[in-house]
Amino acid sequence: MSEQKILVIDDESPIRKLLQITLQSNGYEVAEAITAKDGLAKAINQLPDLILLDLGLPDEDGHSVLKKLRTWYTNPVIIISVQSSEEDIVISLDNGANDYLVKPFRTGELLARIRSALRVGNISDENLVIQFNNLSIDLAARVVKKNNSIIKLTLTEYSLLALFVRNEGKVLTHRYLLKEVWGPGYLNQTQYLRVYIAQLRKKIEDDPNRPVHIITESGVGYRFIITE
Amino acid sequence: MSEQKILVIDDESPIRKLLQITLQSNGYEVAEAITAKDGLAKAINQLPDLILLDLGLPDEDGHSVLKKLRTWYTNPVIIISVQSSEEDIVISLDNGANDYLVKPFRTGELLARIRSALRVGNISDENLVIQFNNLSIDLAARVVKKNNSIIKLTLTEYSLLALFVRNEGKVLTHRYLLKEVWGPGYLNQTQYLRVYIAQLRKKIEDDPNRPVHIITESGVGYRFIITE
DNA sequence: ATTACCCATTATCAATATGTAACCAGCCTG
DNA sequence: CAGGCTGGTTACATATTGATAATGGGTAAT
Repeated sequence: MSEQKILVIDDESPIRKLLQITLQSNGYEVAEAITAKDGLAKAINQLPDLILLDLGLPDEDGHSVLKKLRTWYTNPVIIISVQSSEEDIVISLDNGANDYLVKPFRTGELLARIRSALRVGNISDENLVIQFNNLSIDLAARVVKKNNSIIKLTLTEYSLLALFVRNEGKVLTHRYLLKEVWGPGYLNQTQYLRVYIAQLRKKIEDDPNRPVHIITESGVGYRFIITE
Repeated sequence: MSEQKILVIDDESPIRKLLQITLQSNGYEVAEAITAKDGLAKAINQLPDLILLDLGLPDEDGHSVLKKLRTWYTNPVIIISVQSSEEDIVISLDNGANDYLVKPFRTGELLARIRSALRVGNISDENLVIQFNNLSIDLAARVVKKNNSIIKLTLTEYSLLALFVRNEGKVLTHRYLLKEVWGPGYLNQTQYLRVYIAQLRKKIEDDPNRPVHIITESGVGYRFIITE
């Protein structure tokens, strides 16, 4: 998933600074606007995933800004305001705000409320899938496919393969592989490796007798190669 | 639109009375539950449009109740709690609560936040019906059909199935499934899992001895597959 | 009070993964 | 060619993990 963009519309410079730092350090892209007019323009041009709107803008009443936004903007809008009166809260929510936070707010809570608002409508994020030749490996889902059908790998086989994939192109020594998959107490059980390398090759190579992905580096270890 | 139903789960009698009167006089139908267990049961039977959940229930931790609800319940959940700590708020929102109000609350604000939550919830209430083979699963309505006749699933079975459907294709580890469905205290009760997987298979697979949807990943967990 | 049902729990049997060893095949070196 | 490396293959006992049926406690509906 690419970075999500949040538009901050607030005339108080310290608040904007705080929000910018907080949001950016949490992986959001931040756009800023100081006035209502600027805010509405930036909302149109940049189509942010979420808008943080201060009710107390200098050039226009916040409620009016929210109503204008809601004529076309469907993503979440969270109000941030010094006003804690019930009237302001009720009006804002009924005008289509998704949430209302009173300044000063706790940044942890703000971030949680942003996550909550963004969650709605967000389906599942795609996993990183490595694909090459007739193989596809989805590390997050723990799924390996060959010619589009799922291959069953045992725990040990999968650990080995995942190690290889994450270190594609590098030579992995016997000792390293044994330490990572079996643990530090198995450093000289190279025999285990031979057995499991053979099983992996049987499952993922087209011709296990002439492997193109899991290459033997005699006397050293093995290397995993992604051929295009 | 017909009357919308709200389920109040709270053990304090005065609060329930207050909420009942307030909500009913604003056109909502109200159901009540005093304990976590009762609340979960009523949520299943009545499928309310929104749930108001008190975190401080006598029989079970509120965060745990919310997580159990969220394994299958997709409508808005608003937390009402005397706890105002940032930690409780952040955990609740990240567990899928739509909003968090601190007791004592202002009824006007509560009503506005309910309207807001219902508005958003209805927008995102898209086609959550998954259909494949001779099965159809409607997550929102909590209905599972096989060959067009409704299958009865227990709470636990449905939680499991809903988890699988939302993570189709991925391997779900034993630990993850146990944590989500039974809670973090059951992480090594893998035998529960086996029992319930068997029951689910009996109900949804054509041939439970040769499952095609719920696939065992030996030593790791299970995977749910939608076959076309 | 009776019934039905869900759930947690246990016992038992079956399937699968793992560690291990025996054996085989090149390959280098003398 | 013999002998010692290194790596590959196969088979199998054991240990681990999984499937299934059955039990009893608890609870809600009738």
